[in-house]
Amino acid sequence: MEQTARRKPIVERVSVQKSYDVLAGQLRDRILTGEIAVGTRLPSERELVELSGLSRGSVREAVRMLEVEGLVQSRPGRYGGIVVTQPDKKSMARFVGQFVQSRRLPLRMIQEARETIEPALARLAAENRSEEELAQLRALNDALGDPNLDREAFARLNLQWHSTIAVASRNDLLSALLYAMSHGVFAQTIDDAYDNPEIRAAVFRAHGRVVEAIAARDGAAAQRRMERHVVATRAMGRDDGRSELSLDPPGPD
Amino acid sequence: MEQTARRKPIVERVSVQKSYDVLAGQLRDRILTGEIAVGTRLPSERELVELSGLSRGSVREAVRMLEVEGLVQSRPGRYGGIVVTQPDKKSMARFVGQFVQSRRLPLRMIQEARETIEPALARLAAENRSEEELAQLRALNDALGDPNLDREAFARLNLQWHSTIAVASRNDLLSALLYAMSHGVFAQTIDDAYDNPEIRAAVFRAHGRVVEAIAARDGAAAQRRMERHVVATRAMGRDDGRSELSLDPPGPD
DNA sequence: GGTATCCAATGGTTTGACAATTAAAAGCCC
DNA sequence: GGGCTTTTAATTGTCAAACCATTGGATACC
Repeated sequence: MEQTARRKPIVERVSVQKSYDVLAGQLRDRILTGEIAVGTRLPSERELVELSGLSRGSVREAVRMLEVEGLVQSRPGRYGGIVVTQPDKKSMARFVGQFVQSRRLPLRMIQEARETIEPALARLAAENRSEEELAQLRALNDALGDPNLDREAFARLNLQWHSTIAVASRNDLLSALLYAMSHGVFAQTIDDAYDNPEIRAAVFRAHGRVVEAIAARDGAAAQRRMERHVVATRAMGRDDGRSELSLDPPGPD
Repeated sequence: MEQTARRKPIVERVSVQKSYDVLAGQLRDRILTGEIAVGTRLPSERELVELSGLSRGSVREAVRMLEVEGLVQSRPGRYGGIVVTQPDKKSMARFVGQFVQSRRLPLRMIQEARETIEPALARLAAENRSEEELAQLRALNDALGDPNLDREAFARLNLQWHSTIAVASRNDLLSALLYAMSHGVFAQTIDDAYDNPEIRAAVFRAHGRVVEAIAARDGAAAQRRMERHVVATRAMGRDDGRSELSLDPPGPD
């Protein structure tokens, strides 16, 4: 076999660096390394023009890139400007949603992802939850047991319960991914009718079992029970899994 | 309780739509719905200027946004232009990497995510693999058993094995997420020395057990064994988990 | 003290020009 | 005809200089 077989070619594909790309790269690096802290105001566009030696157009294109990446936010007006931000779970959801939508990934794949991630979050929540979070989970599910809830209130409480588990897991990455599965993917899903008391009762009981395991810090049980819940929920005509999606997130952020 | 308690406010926050944002939104919609097919050439910047009535600068900012989102690619030159693309796993990896890096998420969280996703992929692979993929997995692991491999070759084959499992899972979303965990996150990881024959042998055996389960279409076993493998691999000083990271992807794409 | 107005700094947008890049097409030599 | 060099046209890249729109503090007024 030749030495050159399946080796890196002599030269990488030469790609001319566009000026806006270079500037965006510089700023991105200094933001990601933390050299420029979140909340900091970057120099104004006109100052960046001076500092970089580029034209305003190029500077603006660089800023636009960083803005799409969720690394800065820019607002007009005096005391406006370009401030450094962190990409949040919503931008993650947007991105994942576009990935799924543009590739026409079937719902099955998103369901599988959710059925993978959410039980893992339950396990981690069992291992890491605080007493406050445990109490909150119990309170939320208690509220969920009220048969007089209207449909929207039920869905909101349900979503808050799942969201609390994500927080308690102490894993922001998996939490953000779950959020993306739940929110970023179904743009135009029909808000299908589901208000079956039996289903509600089943959800209530399933949540209760998961909370028990979390209370006992039994990660394996929490994971197992959550998986059964999520899978069952899908089998019941996607009520739980889909009706959440047209809702707003529970709290701020 | 008042009717207005915790309800949506009367007006949403009014945010003035910037012109480039509107144009980007229009194009994004028509790309995501498939109205504009992947591979299609969009009108040139100057044509977009005419069509939209905006200035060239605004048009360029819109295009820049879509480019960052991975929805288009633009190249200069005659027969260049703006062509519609699909966001790929690399752009997913970039985005997730920035999310992790900008938030200073500890390595622990990425590891947990990997230990969640990869076993799930093994389970799905067991359920969905083709005969060819099974053969490929066997061949790759056989090659991995060769004690004369240099370090880089071992790592490359190892990576290909994991990658083949991802393909066999038939879940492009989870596959892309695993890829992001493996590639998007560790920018400046040291290529730590690991060339321990014992570790290699352990990896070889663990892979073998996973492949057996996949051959038997035993999803639960595949998942369990893969989880043990991934966790063990981390415990061994992250050899397996990290040394992959400085490598290139195995094949095209 | 409250209200209305002003004002200055910022991003948003336009216009028009020229440079750089690219790959096909044409020309040229043998 | 075959293999080069050169030309050429369409495209993005870049610059410059204005002016508009937005924002929220500062100021003036009552």
